[in-house]
Amino acid sequence: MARRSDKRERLIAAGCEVLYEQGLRGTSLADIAERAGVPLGNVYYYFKTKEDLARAVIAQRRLNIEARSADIEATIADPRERLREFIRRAGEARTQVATYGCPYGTIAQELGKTEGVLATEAGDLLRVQRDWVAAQYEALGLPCDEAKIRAIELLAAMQGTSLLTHTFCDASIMKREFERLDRRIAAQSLQ
Amino acid sequence: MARRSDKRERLIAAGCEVLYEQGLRGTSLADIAERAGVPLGNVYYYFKTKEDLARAVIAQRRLNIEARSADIEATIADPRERLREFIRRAGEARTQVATYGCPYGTIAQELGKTEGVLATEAGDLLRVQRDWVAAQYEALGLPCDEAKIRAIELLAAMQGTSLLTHTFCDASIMKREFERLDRRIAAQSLQ
DNA sequence: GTCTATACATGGATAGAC
DNA sequence: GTCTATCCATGTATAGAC
Repeated sequence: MARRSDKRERLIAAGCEVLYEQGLRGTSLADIAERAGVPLGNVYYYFKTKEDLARAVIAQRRLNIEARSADIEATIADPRERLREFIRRAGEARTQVATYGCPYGTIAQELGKTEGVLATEAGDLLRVQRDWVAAQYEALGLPCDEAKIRAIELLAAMQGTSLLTHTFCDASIMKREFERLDRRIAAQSLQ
Repeated sequence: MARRSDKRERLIAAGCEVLYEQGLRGTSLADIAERAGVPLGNVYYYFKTKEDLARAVIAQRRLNIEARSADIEATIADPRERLREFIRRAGEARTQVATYGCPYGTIAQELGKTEGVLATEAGDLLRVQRDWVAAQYEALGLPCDEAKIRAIELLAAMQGTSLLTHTFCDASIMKREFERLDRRIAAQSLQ
């Protein structure tokens, strides 16, 4: 119970990186242990199984997403400006995205194919973003249904752009398209 | 040389299915052999390695894409109507997409992360579609650069929608968004 | 709590009989 | 050309000393 070391945290942080870079099926526990500077056998003191570690990594990613949303909410009052900031921040990762894809979309896609249990939790990474975006559209006066539709439309544009940015290894695609999305939000009339 | 059986074709067809359903890393050669009704050891008579078989599967997918484009070109003369037909046909797969994702986007994403050699060939599945769509926009009078940008914008919307359709296991997302894309193309003025 | 050594399962690939 | 048996590497997981 009383743990003095930070190995668990290091393993999760290393897992975040390596799972993002190589996917779940493409990474061994030895990969993660090595990146974290922890001997392989010791991993099992902190996590019962590989799936367990993956779950912790996904939970951490989710915390990051929620922290970002909370930060935007705390610093920006206007829902429209919040959405623009959301797009702007996501767009900053374009170099990474060109190399490894979107950290949320790629894991949701990989785990959605086969991993029944993890699929839901990985999918939640996109679900919480959809819900947050929809909440901003609602705050702008759209009815609930319509807000949700617009949220999906925006996220789809972001995810699809990330996928092509990754596939074509070209960060300029993401720069251009995210700027377009930003302008669209800024100009959009919401009847 | 003179082969009487169709085992090679059966292996490729089975590979198309299983790789789509489970991803490359999630499928063993035994899975493919079983689906094709071929004993495991016999696979190696037709394909030197697993990567070799994967390459043949990707090449087959590419042929399918090119056949579809050729068919649309042969039956529809107006570039705008060709794009609408392209969207309509892709949208027909929405039930499958809800279960396994886009057959082209998911493989490009998975292989793009780590498989250096296969990554390019999988990426070509999206590249040829981008080029074909761009050619239609050019035929509509757009300059080459602008046509390419519009093509990426359209494919990004399709891919992102497919990803969310898959993640949320909800084919109605794809139905609604693809109809929206179709309407947008139909109405779009191209100055 | 930590780490080495190792058990055990899976899966790619090959040998060699037919 | 076909198929069985098997080799061997990798990777998850555990045993047990410290």
